[in-house]
Amino acid sequence: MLTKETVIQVLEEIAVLLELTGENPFKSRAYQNAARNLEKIDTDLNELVEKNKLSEIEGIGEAISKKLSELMQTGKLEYYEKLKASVPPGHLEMLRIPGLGPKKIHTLYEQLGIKDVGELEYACLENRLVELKGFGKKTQDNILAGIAKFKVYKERRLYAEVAAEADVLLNYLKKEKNILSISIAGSLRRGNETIKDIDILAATKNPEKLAGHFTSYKQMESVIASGETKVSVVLESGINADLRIVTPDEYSYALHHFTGSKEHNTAMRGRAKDMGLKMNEYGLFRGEKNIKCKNEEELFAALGLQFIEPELRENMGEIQAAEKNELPKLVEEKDVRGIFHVHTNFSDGGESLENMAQAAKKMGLAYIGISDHSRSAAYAGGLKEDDIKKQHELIDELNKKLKPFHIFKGIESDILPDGSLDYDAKTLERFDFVIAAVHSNFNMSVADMTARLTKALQNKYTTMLAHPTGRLLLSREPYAVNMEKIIETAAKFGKAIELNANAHRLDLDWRHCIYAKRKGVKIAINPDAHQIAGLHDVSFGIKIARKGWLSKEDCLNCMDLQKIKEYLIKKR
DNA sequence: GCCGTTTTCGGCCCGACTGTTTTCAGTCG
Repeated sequence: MLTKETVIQVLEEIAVLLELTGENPFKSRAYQNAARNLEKIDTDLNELVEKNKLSEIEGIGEAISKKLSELMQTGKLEYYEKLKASVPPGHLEMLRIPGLGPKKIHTLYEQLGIKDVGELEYACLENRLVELKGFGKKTQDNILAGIAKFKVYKERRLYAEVAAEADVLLNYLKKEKNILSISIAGSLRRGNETIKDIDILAATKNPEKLAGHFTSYKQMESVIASGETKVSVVLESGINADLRIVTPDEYSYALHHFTGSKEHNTAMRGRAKDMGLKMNEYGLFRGEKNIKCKNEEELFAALGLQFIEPELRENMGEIQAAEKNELPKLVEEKDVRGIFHVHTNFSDGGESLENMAQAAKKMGLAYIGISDHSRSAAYAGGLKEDDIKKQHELIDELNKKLKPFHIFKGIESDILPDGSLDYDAKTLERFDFVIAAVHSNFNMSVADMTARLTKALQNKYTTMLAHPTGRLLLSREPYAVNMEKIIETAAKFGKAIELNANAHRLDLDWRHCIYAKRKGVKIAINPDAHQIAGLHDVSFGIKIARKGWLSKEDCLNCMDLQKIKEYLIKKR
């Protein structure tokens, strides 16, 4: 049985393949539209196929409905298979190189026969791109720089993707009866924004049996190594997964060791040494004698330290703070009271305002802050004055209906190149909160971009600054900006900064959260949700907030409804 | 490929930026 997700994936891939074949771009968009509209419906697809009602879905007409029927009924789609066969597989990867789009890839294929990134790099080094029409020296240089970045990105993946995969694997491993303890370790346990591989640690008295259980995992590509203490495999998704197997007595020390980071471990070993101890993955020793620690808490205690949460183990001062018993109580998911930065189908969101609000209410939240795009974001269907009026009337109505749940009226206002906000003061005044965000003109100098953002922060209507560096993890570099200066400006004018919780952004970077906390700047953990599912991205933001040393007191959306109402009024 | 309709084919989001060109194509958000 095919899931809706699989069907959507096929449609999206067809859209990309069509672009690469040089088809009419609108045809490609039609498939994208169909995929997006499928995401929105909750009717059972099989039922729709049986009753021949697929084409009742918006964006699905005769052709796509026929293809979906074939896919659902046979599990295969001939059109898709043929299309895939007509495009070199390497072209999909080439699309990830910044500055390379379908047209250029097509030209490179036609003129130079380039099929993948490797061939492309070679052709650049041979200076062969400069000859092509529409290309030149600059283009070739940019592509080479893009390839260098691509190689780095390729080795890593987003936390969200790896975490989901690791969860499934961990649940499978737990079925082995001889396991006494098991945990995710490594950068995944520390909650880093991008991850190279999955590290799992387990304690058992029967290593052979556990290793065998692991290598029988179905969603696996190949086994790299399989011994009594370490098994390495490549999963079907291409992610590497290592299982470390230790004895029950070694578990606490090994868990700490394999959680890292390397820098944290080095500092910890140094501390142990200063205390006349020796520390490694097998134990904590005074001379030959192992100091018994049942768990990590006891291990830290043996070194005179408060327990250090895994997210903090980056050697950024956590050991010194733990020594003085000064570690913060880190924010948790259950501390969240509401959610800001939510889009609806008034602009580029995929869901109605009411459905988004209902979903947030169902999550047990007390409030939601709606912020669709402002008028300058034409590509995202930014709100015109008339739309704002309509939206506000709807919110007033819903606020009566959903009481005591509350919807705040907001806007994600573009920060124009000169640092001013979209809309005039009279319009801005009508919102409960304003999220200021950069969506265009990324390529400014550090000085100009910093001036642009600080000006936006000084605007009396700005409540918070969204995704402050504009980065997209593993695909777009942050724009050049002096973040310390931005944080200082936010502190001075009493503005909040967003920690965008979308797995692709996680921006503000956690390293800067620490500085923001020190300066007393409130952080809003915002999902930037465009769908109901997106509301749950807040959990990724929480993980990063914890890495950034934040407590619930530091987070804007951990305030209860009464407090946040007062806060927003005071900031007006 | 979908949609709406001026029921048979044209419009589909659009503006900025970059690097090519010398008026524009491709990419991006």
